[in-house]
Amino acid sequence: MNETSGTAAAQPTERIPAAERREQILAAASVVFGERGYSGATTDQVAKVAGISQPYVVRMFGTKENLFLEVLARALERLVAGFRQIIAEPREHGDDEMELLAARLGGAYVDLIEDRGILLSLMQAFISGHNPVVGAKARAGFLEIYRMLRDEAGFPPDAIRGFLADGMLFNTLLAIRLPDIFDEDPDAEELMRCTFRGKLDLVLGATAAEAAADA
Amino acid sequence: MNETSGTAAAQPTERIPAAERREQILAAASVVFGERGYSGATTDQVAKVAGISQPYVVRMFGTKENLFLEVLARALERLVAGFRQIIAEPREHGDDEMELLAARLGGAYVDLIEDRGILLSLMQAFISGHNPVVGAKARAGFLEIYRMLRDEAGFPPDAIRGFLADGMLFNTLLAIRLPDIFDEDPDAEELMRCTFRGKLDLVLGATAAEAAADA
DNA sequence: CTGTTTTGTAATCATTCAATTACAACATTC
DNA sequence: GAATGTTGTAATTGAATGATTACAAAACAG
Repeated sequence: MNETSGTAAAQPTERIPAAERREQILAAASVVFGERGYSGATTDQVAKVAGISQPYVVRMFGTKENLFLEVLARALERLVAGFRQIIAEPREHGDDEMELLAARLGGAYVDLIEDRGILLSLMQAFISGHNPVVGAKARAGFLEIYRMLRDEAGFPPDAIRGFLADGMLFNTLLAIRLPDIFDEDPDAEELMRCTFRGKLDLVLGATAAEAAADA
Repeated sequence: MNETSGTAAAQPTERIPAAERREQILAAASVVFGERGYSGATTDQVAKVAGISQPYVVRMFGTKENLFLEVLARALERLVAGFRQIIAEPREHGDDEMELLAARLGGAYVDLIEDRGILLSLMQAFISGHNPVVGAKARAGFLEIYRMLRDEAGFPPDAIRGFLADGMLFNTLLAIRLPDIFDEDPDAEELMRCTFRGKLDLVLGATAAEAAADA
């Protein structure tokens, strides 16, 4: 027993450097925004998940909108950085060079959106086209990825379209939680299998791990 | 002058049969939910767009959630009915039979999601996987489309994946309003062109028409 | 014409929630 | 060991909003 006197009462919130606390809040916010959407999420829910008080969340980021923008920016950064790293990796030349690169990028993308916070923050941004600030970030982010595939990866137009389209279908099937009904409807698994193909084990592994963590 | 005594005051809201009023409210709700999202939309905004009072909206549908579910159900109905009709149409057999059918279905889909209310209601549903009611409708709807493509259209797995993936990319690019920045960033148009190809004029026509209507 | 149903609103309530204020405890510096 | 800065919360506030209530006017039935 090293601080509270006896009962396991909620410990009086450790003092933690602001920079670190900031990261905790962003992690919490990613989860909460992902689950409830921008408008549906409350600063209080974020605070509870982060284990601190609601006013602290607000003071750290000024407004709820700023907090969301920061979450979104982080997600985009991780996506762009991940892609750029893979593109920069040395690769042997050959007929299937592009296919192989696309497969690697696809794998990295699935890895990323296994994090539901990231997946749903991105999708939240997509449907916020009407919001001047969020919408602009979404458009800019999408175009940055496009340019990366075109200029750095050297993909031809059809490969770009195919890659982006597959990504958006991944997004959707994971967002609607299709794996949740695998045992109610075998078509659900069939659709997932036909969509993710080799990557399916990757997805299902993560889903199973999440379920285990929840329990 | 046929009803108000003199000034052009807001006319005292015509009496209209409930069934018809219901349709007006649903149309208004589709727009508002599409713009602001489920949580972001208010029953008052819907009421204003529909030209009636807020309590009437609530009384007609019981709750805001019911209203959204009805909007979503309508969107899914239109989508399913549209696809089924095209699949049922007689078509000449040949090597490119499937490609032609896919192109027709794709065109119908683009037609449908030009209605931003429908597009964004669907996307709202996609990111509501956590919500038991909305999430279930989204999963069921997606699987219905899948089965239709597999059983009624006779698409092989890869064609299904490609078709659905393209659709999800259409969704995203329209949702983020990529055409809005055509003159700021030429890559925006390039990406739209590489995604929609032949269908682009269709999309842009609608976008231009909307802009004209706004002005 | 009288009574009933349908279509509608004004007023208001109860909640929720982002944001503010005021304050306390801990840490650091000089 | 005071003074200053940092990390945190409790309490509150003001606005927004879904829902309810109570009422009014039009339409209609007999």
